[in-house]
Amino acid sequence: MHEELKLDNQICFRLYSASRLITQAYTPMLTALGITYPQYLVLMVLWEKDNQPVNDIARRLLLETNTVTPLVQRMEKLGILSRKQGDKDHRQQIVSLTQTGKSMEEKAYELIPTAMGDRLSACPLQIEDYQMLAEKLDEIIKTLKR
Amino acid sequence: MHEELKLDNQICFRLYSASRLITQAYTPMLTALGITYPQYLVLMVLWEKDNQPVNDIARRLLLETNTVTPLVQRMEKLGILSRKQGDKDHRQQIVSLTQTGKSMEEKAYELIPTAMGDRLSACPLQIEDYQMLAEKLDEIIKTLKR
DNA sequence: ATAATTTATATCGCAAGCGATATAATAGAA
DNA sequence: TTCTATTATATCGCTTGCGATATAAATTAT
Repeated sequence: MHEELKLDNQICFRLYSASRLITQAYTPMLTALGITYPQYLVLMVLWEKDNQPVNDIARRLLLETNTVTPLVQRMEKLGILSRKQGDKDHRQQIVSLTQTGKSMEEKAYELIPTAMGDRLSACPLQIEDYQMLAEKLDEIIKTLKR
Repeated sequence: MHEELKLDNQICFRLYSASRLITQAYTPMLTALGITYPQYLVLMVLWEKDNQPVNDIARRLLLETNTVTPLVQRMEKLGILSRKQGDKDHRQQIVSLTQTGKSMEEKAYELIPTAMGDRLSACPLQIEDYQMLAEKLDEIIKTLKR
């Protein structure tokens, strides 16, 4: 048995598990809003800056456009956002929040931070721990992205 | 704009991105072995302890059995493992490695650790950083699991 | 300007994940 | 023992995520 191949020695398995578990922790609040976690990510991108082409959203989320295109199509069907062809570049589809999509920001703000705080209150990590975690994860992301 | 809803302040988005990027980094080696990343996780579980019921594999990977069942069915079709009904408990399906599945451990050992080392060599994190990362992630996982 | 290349979306196919539900086998209660 | 509840798998339906490919628009090269 090679030590390197033990599950408990894999940083990747920890990331994979932690990511899935945190997504699961978000699910009840997101279900109340009628969206999924990746849809919530798209909303966060658009709340920061509305009217972005599919490509910019994909780059921001480190996703491929063949993931984001169907994602925003589903969100359009839900009435959360709209798409229209770009003026300068006709290849682009500019994604814009509808009034519904915009109004979801306040609801998310009321629901999510407190609920996630409660959910993680049993976790012994301190602010500095999350800060450190964020820094290390950013290094890994920077190294592997593109 | 609420600070709490900014993408850059989300630990969950970092976990989600880092997890996907690391999985992507594994992909070339796993493709050479003819498997996917979740299939590799199942193999690691079985290399540590062969002949386990679906349920034990699922619990070890923090996955639901409705994810693991189709996963091992696909791996059975690939000739990597076999399934047979449990002796004591007839509801169980005991999953066992075939010779092919067992022999993949050496190939994985030759391919993966060095390649991943190379891939992460550009990352400025030290052994202690990964150690710390692992501890913090374990706390998050422990808090959120079940 | 015309041709070749690149870029922005989109579509297709397949493997995960997971909620909901079904089924058979086991365990526990009356 | 017989009825009920729990447990182990499995199936279904839907959303992701992504490699491969297609198409149209824009850019670059000749």
